[in-house]
Amino acid sequence: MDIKELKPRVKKGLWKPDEDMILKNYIEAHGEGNWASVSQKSGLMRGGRSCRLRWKNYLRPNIKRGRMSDDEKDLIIRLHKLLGNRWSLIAGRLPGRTDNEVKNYWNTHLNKKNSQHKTTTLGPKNKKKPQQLPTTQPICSRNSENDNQESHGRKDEDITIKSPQMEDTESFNFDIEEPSLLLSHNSLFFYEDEPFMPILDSFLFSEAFRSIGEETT
DNA sequence: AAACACGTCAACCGCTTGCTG
DNA sequence: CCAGCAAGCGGTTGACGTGTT
Repeated sequence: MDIKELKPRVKKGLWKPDEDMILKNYIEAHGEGNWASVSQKSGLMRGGRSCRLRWKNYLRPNIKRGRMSDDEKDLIIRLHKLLGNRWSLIAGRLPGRTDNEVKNYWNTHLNKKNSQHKTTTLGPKNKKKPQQLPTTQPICSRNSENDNQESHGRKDEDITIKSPQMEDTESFNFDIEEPSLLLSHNSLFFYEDEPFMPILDSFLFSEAFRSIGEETT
């Protein structure tokens, strides 16, 4: 007998409005947390992780849906330059937006846009769905010795200076390999030539730095 | 009108981290 | 210190909608 058959069947796929209602009502009544029991006690035939994701990404109050504003686009681009694919950190700076939404938006809109000038030179064959980028690393240089907690499973013990998509971001006039952008002695980086610096507000900048600093300590 | 190609995004999966006993 | 579990994160997949031929 297959052990899987002993497990309660877990429903997958898109959530239906009635399932949303059940989950929302349950969490409003009992609060977040302990997602395994949420899925059981609410009567939803969903896994705990699925419930958590649905709540976090769609049902939670104050979730902002719909098109990204120009400000938000701009912020995503700049934060991505600072933080790399740290979607949760980036989303944390965009009120009402979720990491999943930011990630999707980057992959479908901004990432494509950034590499557009390249694809146009490659001919019509490249009209096909753009390749998902390989796992990308934050562009900051790091000391590998004090960074092993950071990897978050990305098996990136080796220090990555330049993330793959950065090769597609010539439009930003950005080159991490330029010596002045890197502090030689530690994990932080410095944008002397950051073209968007006048726009980047100090709060955001300090917050971004703080995030990186926390990770490297 | 039908078939196909492509774009978008919700959801899942694998993995790591953090907490608890 | 260690094991087990829940939560969180980022990458990837696949369904669906829309545009094009």
